[in-house]
Amino acid sequence: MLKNFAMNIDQLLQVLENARGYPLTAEQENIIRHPQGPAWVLAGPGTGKTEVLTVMLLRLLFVSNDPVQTEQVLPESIFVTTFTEKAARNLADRLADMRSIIIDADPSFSDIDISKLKINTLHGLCNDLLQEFRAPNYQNVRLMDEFEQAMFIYEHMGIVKNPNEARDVPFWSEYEFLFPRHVWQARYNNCPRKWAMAKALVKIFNRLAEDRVDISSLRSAGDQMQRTAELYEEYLQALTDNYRCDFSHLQERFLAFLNSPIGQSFLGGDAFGNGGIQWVLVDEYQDTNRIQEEIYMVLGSRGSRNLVVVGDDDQAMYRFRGGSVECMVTFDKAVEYFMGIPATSVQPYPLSTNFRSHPDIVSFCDAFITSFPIMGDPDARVSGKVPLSPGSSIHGNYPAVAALETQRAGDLPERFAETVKGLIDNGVVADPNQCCLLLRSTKETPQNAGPYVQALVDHGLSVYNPRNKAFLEQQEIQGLLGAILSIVDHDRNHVPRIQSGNRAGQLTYPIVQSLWDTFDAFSETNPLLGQYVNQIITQMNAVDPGSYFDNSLHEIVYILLGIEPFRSLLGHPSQRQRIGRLTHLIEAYSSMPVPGHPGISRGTLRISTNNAGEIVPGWVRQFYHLFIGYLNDAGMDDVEDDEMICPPGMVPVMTMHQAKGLEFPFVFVGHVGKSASLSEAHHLEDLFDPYPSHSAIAFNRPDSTKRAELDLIRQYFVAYSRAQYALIIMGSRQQIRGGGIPCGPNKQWLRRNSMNI
DNA sequence: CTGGGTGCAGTTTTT
DNA sequence: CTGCACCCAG
Repeated sequence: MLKNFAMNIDQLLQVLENARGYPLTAEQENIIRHPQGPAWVLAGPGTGKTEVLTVMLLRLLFVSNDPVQTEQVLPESIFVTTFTEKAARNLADRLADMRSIIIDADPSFSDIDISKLKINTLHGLCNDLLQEFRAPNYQNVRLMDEFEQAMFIYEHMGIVKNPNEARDVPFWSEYEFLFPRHVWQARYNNCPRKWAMAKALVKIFNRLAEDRVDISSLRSAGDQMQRTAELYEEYLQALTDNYRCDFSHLQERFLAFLNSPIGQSFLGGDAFGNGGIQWVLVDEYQDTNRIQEEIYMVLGSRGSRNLVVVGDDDQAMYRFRGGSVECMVTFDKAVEYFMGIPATSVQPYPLSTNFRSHPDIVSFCDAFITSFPIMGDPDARVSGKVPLSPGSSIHGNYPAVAALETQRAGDLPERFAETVKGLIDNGVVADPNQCCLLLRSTKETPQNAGPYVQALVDHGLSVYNPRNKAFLEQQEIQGLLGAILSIVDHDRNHVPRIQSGNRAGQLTYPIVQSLWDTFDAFSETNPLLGQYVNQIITQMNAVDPGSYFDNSLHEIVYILLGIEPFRSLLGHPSQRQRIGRLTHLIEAYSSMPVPGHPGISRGTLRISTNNAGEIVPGWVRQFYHLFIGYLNDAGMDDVEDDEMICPPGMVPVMTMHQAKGLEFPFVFVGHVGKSASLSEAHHLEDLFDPYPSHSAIAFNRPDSTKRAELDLIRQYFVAYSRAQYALIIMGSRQQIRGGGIPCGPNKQWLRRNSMNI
């Protein structure tokens, strides 16, 4: 490849500075000039982490003839992962923008094809590469989402299908923390009910893979750990036999691929005419887990071991889905173990200048995170971390950190809504979308976001709350499900009803009533829909008892989608997206293989021998309990507009998880009365930590009580650090003064560190 | 204004 | 089991 013009790092930085009007900071530039080998970037909130990653990519792609980098790196040799698909798109977009700045400066760079970069979530790249290289353990394999995985376990694990009190109660008791109290019932042989068992096994199996638990030492441990190992192997076998894989084991298969001969040649780049993998960049490394850590270590072990991890151990908030902040904290030790480079030579690169927030907010956040004594415990936080320093142009002598205190917690929503209304009416904020409310949950129930949303509405404000779990409330979803129910159970003979107690006879899943009602309303305005449903029922009546119906469940759904009103609804983007999600779920349910019946899947409909024209009752009951039951308690969120953070004119209500990576001029944080409690993840870590695959780098984690506290501190640190101009922490008198974790390490801490409003 | 005792009500986050 | 309102003593 001939180049008219070679760009060194100085020139690259100059081009970018000219176009954007400001230079990188010294600590950002240090990272860009990282020569080679592992880099451990500790990026505080609002310190330009994505910016640095983007410029780093530009350097790799465009720079040559520089002491730090002699030649350009091929785009296909760079492996970049982010935590979400949205973040990956975001990074790719920024890269494209900056690339055009460079090409404006010198058009000869336009032949560098950045579309060849391997940039996606780790799951996405694992799936793509296993397919591209036709990995033997991933041929014709169906990748299951969480719903399919739970259903697969329900259908294929003997322990779920045939519960046995004597044998299974001791097993489930070991995992008691995975079940809500009410699922333990005498009428299920004192075992949890089936759906709960399947969901528990999902969590156990995923954790075994993601934590790299050593299965043979688990087996040797005897008792229920031995049983766990046996069940796990039964599950792995069922996956193989049925050509299926789940998200956690996708990573395991990818790791096995990397260690295989084809994988090694993919990494080394000699066999396929590409340059192999030369650089690995990982964003949000604090939310990575053990198997991902190992994948990155193997990926980065070729050549100069160019593995750049970027993250903030203080912002880890995904332990519940397997994230181990300890991977970020002990990166240096993992590098030493996997790559043979001394831990002491892995230099941390701090990113500590915060460009987001008012200086008072920056110092508040820094004080908050550092003043808890347990932050100094081993594996809690990277030691010697540089404090955050203010670097934004936001200034002014006003209460940037304020506590909004009421006598009773119930009065907070009203005070909150008044305050927001005041800010808007007085022109302090230009648009309602500059005031963000952050809560632990945005479900619109009385305990959660409900009263806050109501108070805003009462003050004439509209609310943007995309994750309010309202998927099942949507008309098109209810109508389609209602139509399906009207076909598979047209006489409503098999609807599950509560058996005993004062609610005997009522629907087990009350949502079913609205599904019927919506379907009735649909078929009233669209007579063809009712006619079609009746036509199917007539066809079923014509089938010989005991025979199969011509159309499977998902075929029936596809036909329904061709009829009004569904046909027209598919023309609207958000309706289309929702219906797409439902048809995907139906398709997953329908295509689930049935053990012992090769060629038959869940969606195959058979006509009952006893009741002519009806589908076999067992199937219908299973459909209610497995499918409707799942939708009912999965709490499905409505679809979200991907690009839009919050539309103008509306007040955003978000979870702290949703707000990660975002910023808002005014941030209100509620639900500060929560105290730390052990989650499923903490318990599972306690159970499986004694059986590490790599004992030399076993974590020295704080005990689970402390981990729960640390996790809560980090969650609120994320929330507080979203604020640009003002942070308002809302709580009752007792919450603000009482010294629960969200309000600081001790009583009165928040009052001393904020202004009261 | 602070802190502690008592008695009632009610269970989240997600590639 | 635990958060929260309320009450009362200092």
